[in-house]
Amino acid sequence: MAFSVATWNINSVRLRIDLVRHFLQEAAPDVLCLQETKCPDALFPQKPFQEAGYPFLAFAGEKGYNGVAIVSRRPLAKIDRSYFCNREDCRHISAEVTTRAGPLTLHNFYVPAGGDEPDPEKNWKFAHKLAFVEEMTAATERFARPRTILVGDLNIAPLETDVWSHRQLLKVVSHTPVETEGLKRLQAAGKWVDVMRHFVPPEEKLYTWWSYRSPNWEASDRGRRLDHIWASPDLGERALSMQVLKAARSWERPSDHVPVVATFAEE
DNA sequence: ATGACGGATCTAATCCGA
Repeated sequence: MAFSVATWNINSVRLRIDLVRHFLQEAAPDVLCLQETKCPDALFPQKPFQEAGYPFLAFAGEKGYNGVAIVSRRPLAKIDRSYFCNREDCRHISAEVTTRAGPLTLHNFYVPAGGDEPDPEKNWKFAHKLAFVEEMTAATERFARPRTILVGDLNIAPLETDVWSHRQLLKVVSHTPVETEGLKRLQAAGKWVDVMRHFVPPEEKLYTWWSYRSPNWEASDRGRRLDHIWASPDLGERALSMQVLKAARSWERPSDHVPVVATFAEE
């Protein structure tokens, strides 16, 4: 038996609830982690998930911005949230999922985008993003434990092949050296296995996001890998497969991010 | 040629994403 987890920046869970249902039916992951739900908790669409066979829900949202959720067909326990940079802005939620091999901890993150100007002196959003990743690194002991999976929209494309043009994006927020180095420090601090790159060699391009502004996103293919699935070393060894659902970018009124799914051996 | 878009909100124009 295998355990599968998906991550997807949905860019409004209410607007795209039908796309989410379609995805759940098609990919049937055990757990789906959503970011940018843009939905206050009182308005979270619980019923559609229950009807789709995913009755176990954990969500933390706010009006208009941010928001994370864990949607599961297996029971969730120890639902928890963490705050970073002294803000209660719904960028993290975690839960324990029961598997045949015992409980497994899931962390779902939405790292700040960082604004336009990659200068923390001039742009507080960029400073916030760098501080957020630093705080995640400092909190290693809290997050990096055995039987743990960390997923989410980390809003940083760490490798040269995680963007359509390394050279042209060096000064573009999401791929600047100060960001990619920060993310690599975070990964090293937690000994996290980059599950996507476990299956796709670093020489190969790999994206999860294509801008809405490109009129022909597929032909121009100017993507970035902003979404990630990381696993603790013990689980990294048990990774069985990984899939980027690029087709979802062509669905009707799509998110600009596509789902990523990984499966792990359960025993 | 990183915007030619798209979502949410105090429905009109503004903020935000990355």
